[in-house]
Amino acid sequence: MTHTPANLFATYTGHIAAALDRLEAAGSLPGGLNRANITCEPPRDPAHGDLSTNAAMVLAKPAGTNPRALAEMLAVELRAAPGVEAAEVAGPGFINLRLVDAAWRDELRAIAEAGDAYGRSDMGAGTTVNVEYVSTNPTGPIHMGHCRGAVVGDALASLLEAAGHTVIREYYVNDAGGQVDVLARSVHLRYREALGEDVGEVPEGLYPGDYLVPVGQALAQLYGDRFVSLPEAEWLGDFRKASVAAMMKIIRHDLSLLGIKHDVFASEAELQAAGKPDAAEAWLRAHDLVYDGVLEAPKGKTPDEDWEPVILPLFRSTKFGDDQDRPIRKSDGSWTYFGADLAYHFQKAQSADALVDIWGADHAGTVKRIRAAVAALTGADGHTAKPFEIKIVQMVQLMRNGEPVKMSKRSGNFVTLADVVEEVGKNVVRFTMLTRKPEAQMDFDFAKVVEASKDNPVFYVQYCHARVRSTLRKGAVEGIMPDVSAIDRLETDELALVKLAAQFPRVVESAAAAREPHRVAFFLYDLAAGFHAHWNVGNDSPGKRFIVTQDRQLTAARLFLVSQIGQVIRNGLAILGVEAAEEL
RNA sequence: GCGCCCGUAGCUCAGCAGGAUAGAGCAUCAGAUUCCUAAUCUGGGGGCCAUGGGUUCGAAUCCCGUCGGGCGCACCA
Repeated sequence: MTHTPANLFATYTGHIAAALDRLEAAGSLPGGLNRANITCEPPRDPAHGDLSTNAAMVLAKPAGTNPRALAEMLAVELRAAPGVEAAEVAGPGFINLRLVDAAWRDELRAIAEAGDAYGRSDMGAGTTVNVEYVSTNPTGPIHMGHCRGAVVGDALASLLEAAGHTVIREYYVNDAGGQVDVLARSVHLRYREALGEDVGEVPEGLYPGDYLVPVGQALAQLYGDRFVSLPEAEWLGDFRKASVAAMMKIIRHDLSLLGIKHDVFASEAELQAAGKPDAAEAWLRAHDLVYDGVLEAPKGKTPDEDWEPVILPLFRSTKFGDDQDRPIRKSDGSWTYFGADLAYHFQKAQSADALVDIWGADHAGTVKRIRAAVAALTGADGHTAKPFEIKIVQMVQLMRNGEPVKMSKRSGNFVTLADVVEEVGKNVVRFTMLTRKPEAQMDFDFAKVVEASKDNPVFYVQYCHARVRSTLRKGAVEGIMPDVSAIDRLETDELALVKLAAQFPRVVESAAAAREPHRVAFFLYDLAAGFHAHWNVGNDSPGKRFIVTQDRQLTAARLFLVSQIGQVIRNGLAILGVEAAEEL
């Protein structure tokens, strides 16, 4: 296991706990109080100090005292904690701590010692999390509607790794359903076309996309004309397999453009061939969680006229909070999507300590049933159910000239991920998707994004890193290298940058716990802003520039600071999967 | 009709598991480059945090209602 550096905020949370222990031992505070809501955070206004705790306000009521009085007692204890220069009670009962400069110099050293590992945490304790994301149907290239889930899932996976989890990145390939028949027929058409037949317009109901042309050509090369006039049953199976393989190749390529690589591609067809859904059904029937029953009529606004009650095997998802029980097989005996999906999630649950699924909002309606299934399958017989979270990523509304674009693979009308990445680059796409919380809808106007890509905040952060590198290059030209032994020369305004950077480990932990990678992106933006601001101080005051050739020792100290700011930017960008630029 | 998500500056969005005077970018106005990259910085204007109640020391944040927007409500995937 890699060495995880100490986290300053965790350290002081510990000091606060110790101070409370001493108050308890002295009889000034009742024992057994719930400390779960105590925080140790930087105050919003830096003038208030370096760290702030709400401990007195949280504990005052259960302790039967008032917040200010408790805060005063606690402040006395905290003044004795290492590195604390001042502890003041403020407002309704906050305790603001100011640390000695030496504490921040220590943190600066800690960044350098940890290097690429700075910000990593052992919070996850090595537990395995399976993150399933993308999982688009293998019927064509990835389009922009799927891009957001792909980026968010990938960044979340990296974030969880940084927070000390072992992560499995998984893609569920829906290669068993009826849409693959449609795909295979569409490819068969292209196959006949490749053999010289004039197929005319692609008929309604088949995929019209050009990306199927080469697939048909390849099959023509492989098979010659032997499947041209044979009945569908003779070729459908082979064509399904070949088409899915071709589509997955395209999809993997599209994902690679974004730097996304999955560890596991789980095939629905293989899952079914291995009898997993049958086993799940048998087990669920044995536990009276599947029964043969009548499906309720659809509840939509327009009730279907040709609705007929049928008896199907139903999973008792209502026992777990769903609105109605859900069929796991169709009337022809084949598996519903849900029937196979439940077996898939059960299988996946064996591979990890916790599961996270990233889904598009269009599938939000099925969250309850699959949650119910995982709870049923993993939580029975006295086991506690496997932790399972579904993160819903809201739709990206594609716009063109201010008009919404209706996208579908059937119509062939869609903006592909590859087009966008080619136009604005992987870094812009990724950062754009990561600078908003995933559960809010967003519009994505292709033209606007291309036009505004120069204003993208990703460049602001990358420029910060580029400035760091150019400063170090310039220093090297002057023959001055970063030197840790000189950092006593750093002054308060320079240590302020360390204070900013020192929040990174805390940001990683809280972002991982909340499964919100976008917090890392916003932190990097703030850190870059601090750096840019300090840089410009040097415009008015040449003595504040990082490189002051008359004072080589001071310059060495400042270059050390600069290089560590670059380190933190780099570590953060690595989590987001965005490249740190050497120059812009 | 039901379920889930969202509503914060003119626009795009943050707001760190309830904290102190609600913040950025874009746009707008006024400034800063003989200087390590101005793809930057400094300052101004701009807010009933959709709305009405509730919970408590304290609410943009939690609960309930209303309004507005999105997604879904199949034996599809």
